[in-house]
Amino acid sequence: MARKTGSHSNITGPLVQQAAQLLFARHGFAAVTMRQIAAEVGVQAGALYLYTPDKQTLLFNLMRTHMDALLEAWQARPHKQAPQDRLQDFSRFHIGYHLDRPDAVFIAYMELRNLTADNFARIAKLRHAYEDQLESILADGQAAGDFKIPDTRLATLAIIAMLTGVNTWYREGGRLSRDRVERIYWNMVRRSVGA
Amino acid sequence: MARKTGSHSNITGPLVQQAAQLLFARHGFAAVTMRQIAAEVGVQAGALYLYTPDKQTLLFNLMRTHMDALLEAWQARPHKQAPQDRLQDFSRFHIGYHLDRPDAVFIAYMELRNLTADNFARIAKLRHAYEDQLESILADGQAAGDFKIPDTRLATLAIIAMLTGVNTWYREGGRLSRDRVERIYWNMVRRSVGA
DNA sequence: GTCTATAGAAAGATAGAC
DNA sequence: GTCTATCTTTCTATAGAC
Repeated sequence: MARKTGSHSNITGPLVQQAAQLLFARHGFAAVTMRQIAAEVGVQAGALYLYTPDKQTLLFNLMRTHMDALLEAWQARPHKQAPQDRLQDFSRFHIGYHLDRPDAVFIAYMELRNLTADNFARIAKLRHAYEDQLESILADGQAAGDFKIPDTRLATLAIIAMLTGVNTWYREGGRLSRDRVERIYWNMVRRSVGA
Repeated sequence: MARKTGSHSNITGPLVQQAAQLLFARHGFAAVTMRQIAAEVGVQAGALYLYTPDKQTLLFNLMRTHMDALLEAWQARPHKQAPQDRLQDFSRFHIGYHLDRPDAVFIAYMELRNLTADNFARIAKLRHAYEDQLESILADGQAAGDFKIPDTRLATLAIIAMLTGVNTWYREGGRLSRDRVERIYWNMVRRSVGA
């Protein structure tokens, strides 16, 4: 009531990102139209261009925001010392964080090929930085004699693929609790590196 | 020269499938136009409709053909007896078969959401049948006391996700040979199930 | 900040000549 | 079997009223 003219910039902007994230995850970037996004937000198509210069930038910002937040969330956690503890932390963190954000995760994995070359390079760099977090744990554990890994880079990619795979089938309220899923995966990870 | 009028039905048909597979894998189903496919084949857009009723059927047939061939290829192999040998066979077969067909695999994983509900159900059924092949190996090994698996269904999905992940990074002529990759992955799989 | 209206391009699919 | 031509729809993005 005391609010000025119709200024919703701080509200509508995030709503646009939210709507785009939902629709891109459900139907794919190329299949979603600006009109669908506008309808989801409750504005007209033209109004979207107040919040993004174009559709490509909308996609890129979703992916960059997600990858930045992922890295930051991992690095903000208290660091353990023993490689085995760090590996357990990473495994459970990865599953939990990804299960909490299925849409953002899905987009980050599926829509890479719809980025321009420049934008792709920037996202790939962020992804690599995250993979390096796990790889350094494996390398430290290998050096300490805790793990038996023939190739740390390959093991890194194998473990991340396995953990991320949870998102393709896990449903809240399903047969297995989240904690149980995390524990089973952690045990598979642990055994797979010979710990 | 001795050939009749301009009848290329047997040649052009497969070429259309091939071109669609290449372009769908590279740019995504929704982003590829019928005109692009036609250009790749070397015909006009209208001519494509001699070989497919519509774009959706083109996608569905690619996925169905791939899944059928995958199942058949696995079942055509000689069956070993011991669960551990069967698991090794499956692991190496899965990696090798998938690395040989990166485009078909990519489409089968990425374009599920672009199928109509009916078509999706049919592909999901084929995928499930393939997963069941691995799950029965794990169940047999568990029953025989060879493996230690808390949940065979979960282990099935985790292993398939890990193995399929190879396709996202492996490049022919890269740092690791195919045989070495297969062996390393097999060892991780073996250890992850406690064998 | 949001709307209506529209420019301009391109899509999927079809018709009919050859 | 392939072509050209085209129907009809829909798209991204912009312009200008309010």
